[in-house]
Amino acid sequence: MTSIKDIAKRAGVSVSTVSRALNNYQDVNPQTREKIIQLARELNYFANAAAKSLVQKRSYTIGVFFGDQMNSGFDHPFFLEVISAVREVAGNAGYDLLIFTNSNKNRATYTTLCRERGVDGVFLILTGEGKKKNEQLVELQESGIPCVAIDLPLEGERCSYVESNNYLGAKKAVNYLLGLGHKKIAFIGGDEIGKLSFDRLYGYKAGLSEGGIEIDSDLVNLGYFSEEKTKEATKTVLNKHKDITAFFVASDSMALVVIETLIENGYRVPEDISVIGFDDIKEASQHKPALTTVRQSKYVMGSEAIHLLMKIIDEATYRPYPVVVPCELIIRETTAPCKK
Amino acid sequence: MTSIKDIAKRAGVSVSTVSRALNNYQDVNPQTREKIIQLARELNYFANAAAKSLVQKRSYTIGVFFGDQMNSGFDHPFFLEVISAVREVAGNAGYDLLIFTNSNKNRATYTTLCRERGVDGVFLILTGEGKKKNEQLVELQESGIPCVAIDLPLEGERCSYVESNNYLGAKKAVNYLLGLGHKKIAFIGGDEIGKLSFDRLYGYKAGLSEGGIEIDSDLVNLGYFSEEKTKEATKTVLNKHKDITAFFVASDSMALVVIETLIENGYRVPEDISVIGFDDIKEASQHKPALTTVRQSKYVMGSEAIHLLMKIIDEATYRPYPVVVPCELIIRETTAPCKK
DNA sequence: TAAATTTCCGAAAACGTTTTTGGAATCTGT
DNA sequence: ACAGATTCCAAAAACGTTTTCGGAAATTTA
Repeated sequence: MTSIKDIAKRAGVSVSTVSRALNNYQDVNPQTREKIIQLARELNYFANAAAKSLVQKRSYTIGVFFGDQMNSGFDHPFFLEVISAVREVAGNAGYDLLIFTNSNKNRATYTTLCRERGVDGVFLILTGEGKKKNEQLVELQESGIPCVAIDLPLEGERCSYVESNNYLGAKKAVNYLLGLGHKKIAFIGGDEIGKLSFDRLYGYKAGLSEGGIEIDSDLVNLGYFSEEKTKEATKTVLNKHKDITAFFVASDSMALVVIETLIENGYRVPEDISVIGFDDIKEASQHKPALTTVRQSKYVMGSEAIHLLMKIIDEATYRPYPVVVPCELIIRETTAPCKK
Repeated sequence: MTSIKDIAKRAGVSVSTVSRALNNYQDVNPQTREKIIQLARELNYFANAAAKSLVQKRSYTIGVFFGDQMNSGFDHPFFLEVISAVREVAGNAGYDLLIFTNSNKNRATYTTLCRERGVDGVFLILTGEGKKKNEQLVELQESGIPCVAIDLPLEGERCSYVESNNYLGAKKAVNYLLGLGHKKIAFIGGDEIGKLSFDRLYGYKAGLSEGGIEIDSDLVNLGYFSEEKTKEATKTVLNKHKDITAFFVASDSMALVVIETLIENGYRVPEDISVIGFDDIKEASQHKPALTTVRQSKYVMGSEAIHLLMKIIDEATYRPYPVVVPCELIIRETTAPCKK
């Protein structure tokens, strides 16, 4: 490994001059600089990031936590697309991404892990269980480490989050169903702990209310983003309400299960019952019939999140606020006018 | 940030003693050690990774390159599952993952990027264009940096790769088709540059030969893993050979396109024509009808790859060899006995 | 031409660790 | 009680940078 010393020796100057030359300081003779740059190229020199970060206290690295604390894997519903955006824009700004593996050997917290690695900021994209606000999250929030989360209401001096407009998205779905003439609309929600689940439920209720429909709490059931629970919830609704004509489901993956269950029970989609999902995952458009759904702009979310994070990193005085990304209703084949 | 110095001061010992105490050296008095550990806990101390890696020349970080050089994104067909395995086993061994963003600002190569960040090893999972062996790959291969790739035949002192047994997998598919009585079996391949594509083609040919069927090069077409090209290739076959009864396709995503095209042209799957894919991506099982395919064990591939990499890192004398993971034929609904 | 200014560069400290070396203190055996 | 062995620890160098400070040389100004 060729170091700054090697260059200094060859160029006949001091290491400090080499450093200044390579970092575009102004107080260095153009010819000297040229010689040094030339030498650096020849010797295939690249600065040692560890040494740099040691003195600068800047690593040009963004830490990423995802999945839950149990290290269960890359199972966020749209982890891929979000992280892809993050990677792209962070990359253009000169950052690399450090994926924490949560090695369970040492029981370090988010905060200590970040400090240990010296990341400039941290990006959180957690699933289910991770979303319970726990001490670790609070610690991180108060640590002063710049941090941005997806779908997880973090707020602090240097903390913020990005989410979809789940409330309005849900309302759009319900409005559309109402416009098709549906009156008995069941809701299969997520869980009781996530803000996201709450907002979608709230949007559902608001949509119905504004449409002049009374809310029947029997029509609201939770699927917990799990296949079995969703199936169960669907059956519960079906048994109690033979006259149901539409389902609004809080995630596409659950919506697909709902459709499956419906078909197993002899219903046709959308002829007998309409179904709307949420997320617009890949499978939604590939499914037969293609799923009508509320699309989350995953790329936009990722991009907004990382821009936000970089702003927090760069501007010491910036006081961040949450970013709410609009949703779009994507009409496909699982919705039809109500016949009853 | 509390450093080793703070602890030393408080404990009334030297920094070297603190370091030795914390790193389980034997020549330190049990009581001293206890006091130091206690203090470290109280002060919430964690070692600065940069400083550590500077002196140790070990970062406990594994670099990850994925996508092509154009920074096109996380588009490897099963990036997620492989990287999930990598993360899990690397995490248990104490490594974090550094995702290189290929910031195109500086035109650094794989090798310099790795040296700069001081990663202990590097993991490559590239798509299409990245697979052309280029100078960067050669440089990396010869750099002495431990490195393991997926589906990319890297070989060197400290380099290796993991792949599926594409040859045998393809043969299994053809054998199965032959067993169902099919004699006219078309092949939609990938491209001309990947070893993977070559092996699958070779397996197809071997399968036919062993079954006593003459190979008709008209039946072999490439889809280049693209929707349009695949559609085109399918139509070409269909036009020339009205009597075709089965397609073996080199990837699931292409197989799905083939099926779509078949249906558009009035064929039924599997009643008129059987189709077998390759990969077993998520959509394969969810498709109606569910796709018969050759499954690649993605988790196993990732796990084997990272184990291999860690072995190369740890054992200076270890001369690595490629790991070939078996494929499994998953019989679903797109294959049926030949009626002709 | 002397003084003032500017241009350019080197020395050295600092970042937070690990690791080598040597030595003081204690312990062991005789 | 003395030599030798053992136990424990401190000092210091090293890793590869950046950055501050000051100063010599060159240039400008008066």
